[in-house]
Amino acid sequence: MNDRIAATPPATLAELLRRGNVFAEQCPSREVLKHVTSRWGVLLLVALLAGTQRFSDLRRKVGGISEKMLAQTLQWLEADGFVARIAHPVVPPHVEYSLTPLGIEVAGKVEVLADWIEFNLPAIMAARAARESGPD
Amino acid sequence: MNDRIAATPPATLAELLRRGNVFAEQCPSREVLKHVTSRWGVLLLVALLAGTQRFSDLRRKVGGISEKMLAQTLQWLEADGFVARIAHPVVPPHVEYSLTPLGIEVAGKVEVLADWIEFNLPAIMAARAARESGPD
DNA sequence: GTAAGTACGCACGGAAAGGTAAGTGCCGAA
DNA sequence: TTCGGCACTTACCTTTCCGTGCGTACTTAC
Repeated sequence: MNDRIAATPPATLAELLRRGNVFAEQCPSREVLKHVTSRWGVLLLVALLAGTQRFSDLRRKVGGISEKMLAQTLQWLEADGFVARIAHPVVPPHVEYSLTPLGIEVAGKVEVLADWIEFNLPAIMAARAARESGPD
Repeated sequence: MNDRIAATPPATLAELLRRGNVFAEQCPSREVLKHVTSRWGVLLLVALLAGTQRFSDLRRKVGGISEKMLAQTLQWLEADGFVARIAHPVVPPHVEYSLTPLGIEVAGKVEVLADWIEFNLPAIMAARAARESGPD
């Protein structure tokens, strides 16, 4: 039983290559995963679920992020096709960021994870405390 | 509409503190999130969904991970209460790692995310290619 | 006239992540 | 008898992350 990963069942090899396997180094899915699960990637995706926002809106909303990392992370996510960037060529720059359909999907998954952690924080902290005080 | 984050609705402040808010620096949920979404944390959690495994089993399964990072990441996850470590005091060391009930839950969420990325890799790569060749 | 805001890019530097190699103590296999 | 495996730990060093500060081109506000 339970060798779900080891035995990734007969799926035509071609299927395996097409689909991507996170357990294999070299697989581009590792890259995408890195962007999505990066410190600021998670926060930005969830923040963008609230709808289209401007650069400095995001900067204020996320709190703690530097302009450099905001720009860089947005570029990663844009390159992966998760974020759409619309620049209005006006005099004080005006750029709007939003999630693409693909981005809405990942952001959803990420939000579920983040929400779970937030909600279960008490239980996690309790487990940690129990370990520190007396695991016997 | 959609100011879901900005307006985290009236939840008694105490509730807010208890539950944790990823958008706030200083919140311990950031720490947990860091462990769970770390490069190897993701892989290990998903790998452990396959059941109890030994140190070197995990080392081989994940592939690319060094012993140092394997040990360290397992310690993080253990401290957060996601992984249970059982050491049999036998002559050649025998240690088994498995997910706790809490761990099974997070790992589930993480797996959903990883699976989504693997499955949608083609679409992501396509989006990337489109951007490179001719975004027009 | 000066300050502030907008959306970045660039360069510097410290901190952290993470790989490599070696050591540990004991055993079974070649 | 030397080698390799188990489950780590430690030291060292490279790579990457990421914050800080400065510059931009222009406008509105004071």
